[in-house]
Amino acid sequence: MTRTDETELTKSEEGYIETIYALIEEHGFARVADIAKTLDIKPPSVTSMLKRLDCQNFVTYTRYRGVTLTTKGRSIARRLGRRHRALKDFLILLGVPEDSAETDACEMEHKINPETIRKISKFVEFVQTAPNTPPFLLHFKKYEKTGKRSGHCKLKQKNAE
Amino acid sequence: MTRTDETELTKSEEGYIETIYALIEEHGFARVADIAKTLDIKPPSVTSMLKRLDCQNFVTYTRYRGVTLTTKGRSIARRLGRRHRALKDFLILLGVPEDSAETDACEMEHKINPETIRKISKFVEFVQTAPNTPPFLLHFKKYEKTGKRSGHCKLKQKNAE
DNA sequence: TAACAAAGTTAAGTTAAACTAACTCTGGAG
DNA sequence: CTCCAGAGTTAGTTTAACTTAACTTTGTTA
Repeated sequence: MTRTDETELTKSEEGYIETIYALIEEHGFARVADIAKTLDIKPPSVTSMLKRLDCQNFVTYTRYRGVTLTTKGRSIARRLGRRHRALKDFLILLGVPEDSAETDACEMEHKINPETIRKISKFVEFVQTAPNTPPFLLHFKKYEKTGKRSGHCKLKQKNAE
Repeated sequence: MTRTDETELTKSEEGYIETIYALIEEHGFARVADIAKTLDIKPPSVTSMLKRLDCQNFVTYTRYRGVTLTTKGRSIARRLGRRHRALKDFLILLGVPEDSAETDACEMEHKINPETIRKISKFVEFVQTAPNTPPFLLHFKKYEKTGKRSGHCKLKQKNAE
């Protein structure tokens, strides 16, 4: 149960690992040009990062031939993927449009306390496993649009300011 | 109504502006040493950033004499402050402890879509202006601890998997 | 099978953001 | 007034992450 895995990744390294994982999932391989396009950078940046990730044993990289993830790299990628999905789902839950949710999750997912991520995940799970759309979400959406709060369940509203 | 203000700030510049604002609020002035201590960096880094922020007209900086925020700088600082508070309050709402909420908000607040921030703010407001602690929050906390969902308001729970 | 286009790489340079070591101001005590 | 401790600054490096320009490989096709 010992975490051998006290790995300190930069934001940028995390982005590469996630991208490589996603491309392999989708196409079976990750080409330099595709990584570059996905991350909106130029190919030489990819090459130099691949060398770094290889040195750190996150990927196996051979010049001109390609990249694969190591076991270590794959396990990190999966963890990052869960993190990303938690944040994205959460934002969607609040009504953030899918494409904003995607890019915002990318920005948020780096360096955030794992326990915080866990709480957000849990909240998403709480909502998603509910038998129906929870009333408070509907109430929130109404509040956002109209500014009006729908009283419900006969709560006494006397403590309101 | 024209936004003259298409200002592109780096994450780091934002941090300095926020810190300077907070220190001035608290002490009436912002010393290099205090900025350095707050951001956990060394004084020479502060000096060079102050020059940059002065060039961009966010602060007025005179060697050996001190820094003040310009009108532009102050308005940005206040916007950043609101952003920070929204995120922090939101995390606290989910049950993240105050000090984690503080540091995580710092990480999250940079580069996130303003509309996303606005939605999060609105959600916090929605909860905070409620006449009582909203039931779903209590339910969520229970769910987090026990894994059990408290049925309420006589919802039919038949659609559950 | 030769050659060529596209994919990938190397080399050299840029920018942001930090650092250390060595310097200069500034204001207060004697 | 002088001088000196501590606050602030300059100069010179470092590292991460990117760039452009020029080169090398590879596989495909005529």
